[in-house]
Amino acid sequence: MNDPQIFHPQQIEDTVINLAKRGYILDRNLLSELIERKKKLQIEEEILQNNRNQISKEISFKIKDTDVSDLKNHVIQINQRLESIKSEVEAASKALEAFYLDIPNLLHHSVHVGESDADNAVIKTVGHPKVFNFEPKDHVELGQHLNGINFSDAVKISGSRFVILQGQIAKLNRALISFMIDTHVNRGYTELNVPVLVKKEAMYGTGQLPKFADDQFMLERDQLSLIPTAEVPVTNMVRDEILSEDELPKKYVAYTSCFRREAGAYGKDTRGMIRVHQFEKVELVKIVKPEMGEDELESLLTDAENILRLLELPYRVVSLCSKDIGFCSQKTYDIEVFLPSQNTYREISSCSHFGTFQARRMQARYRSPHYKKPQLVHTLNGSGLAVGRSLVAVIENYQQPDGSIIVPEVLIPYMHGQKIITP
RNA sequence: GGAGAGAUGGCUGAGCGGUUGAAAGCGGCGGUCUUGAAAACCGUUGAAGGGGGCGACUCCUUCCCAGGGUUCGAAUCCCUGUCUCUCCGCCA
Repeated sequence: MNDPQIFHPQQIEDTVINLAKRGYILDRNLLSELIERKKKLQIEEEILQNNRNQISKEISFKIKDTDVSDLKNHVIQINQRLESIKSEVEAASKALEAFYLDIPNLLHHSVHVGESDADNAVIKTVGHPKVFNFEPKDHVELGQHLNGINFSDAVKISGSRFVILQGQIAKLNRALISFMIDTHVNRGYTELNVPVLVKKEAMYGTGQLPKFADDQFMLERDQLSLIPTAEVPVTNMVRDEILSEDELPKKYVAYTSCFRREAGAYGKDTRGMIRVHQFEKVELVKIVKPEMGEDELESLLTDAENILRLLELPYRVVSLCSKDIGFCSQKTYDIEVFLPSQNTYREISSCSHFGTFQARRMQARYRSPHYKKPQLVHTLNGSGLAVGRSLVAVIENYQQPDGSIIVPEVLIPYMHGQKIITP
């Protein structure tokens, strides 16, 4: 949620322009109508409450030696009016709240305007796409050849868009996870193991609800959602907290399974494990002081890139354009890894700075000696990295003509010395 | 799953249905004292929303787990839910 301040007359022009870059047209008339309506009703409610409190207090003074039935009746009358006003206030607040919850975060000024992912700007390219002197296979073929990736049994037990890893590929997957976590811990992140089922409040806190309900798996009976990313449980750890300044920044790394319905992705990436309902991800989350937000995004990106550098995989970094940036984010970098089978770069990490957008929803604040009131924190997160896609990238980039896979140098210790994967 | 206990401010912990937004202690902040620090002493110290004033500020409403109810009036009484703890059962 945005700071309501940005809708005040002095700022609203800028706000309208900013939101329009995303394609969001702010209904200014409706907004001011909703605000005025709520304010008016609220003042009326408070006057009535004040009346009631005054008279009740008067009763307490007089009740011992005076007849107070007139006063009592008066309060009863007030309460009757209060009841209807209260429901009106509630309706007005809800309407305004719903309106606010639907407005995306303001874009950072450095974000460029664009219509789709085709307009994202390549910031840098690291390494070069490998040149193969043979026709590279894709991970599906390689995985079957190595008896390491099993779709048919996964489909049998869970349906499409699920996958089973087995044998050496399962081990390689586990090696990747451990390598990523260890690397991040060495750079100052605290390792967490968190629940993958969360309450609705948590999903609201980080912005997956109310707008994106179709994207998640939800356990109706228990009113719990399967997390689409570790961002949800980890970031929500600071929900309703007032932190002290010296607790910041908080830097967490969490490895979890993630679950997505992929509702809008029918027919997209149907082959292989690029887009599945259940996948694994190592996630980085930062809770920081507002003035540090921008720098922390850059270092978060560096930390995510570091994994690809160490794995010696070719990648590039793109800055997302105005219409490709997520609803809650004010600025996002994607890291894309080169996949030989597709001869293109595919997203493997997304690093975002949310400003106070999530913090306001979560009421996540910190106390600073510079301010009288608690201040909202900034939240950031980024994949470090998506494990399944990393596995795909390793398999495809390190494949040999005979279909075997060279184990990347940094993973060899995690493979207990194994240097090559053969059938 | 069965039985019981509990949920109060940053923390610990009081709280007869009527100036209790809430005692006390701890912590935090400011000050006195000190060469400095500690100790001691004094003062101060919750949040959200709204109104008014250029402003230091001031006024009002709400908040004692959540949601209902009783009452002129609820932290306090009643119901429901959530969570925590203890015991029993079951189980990884």
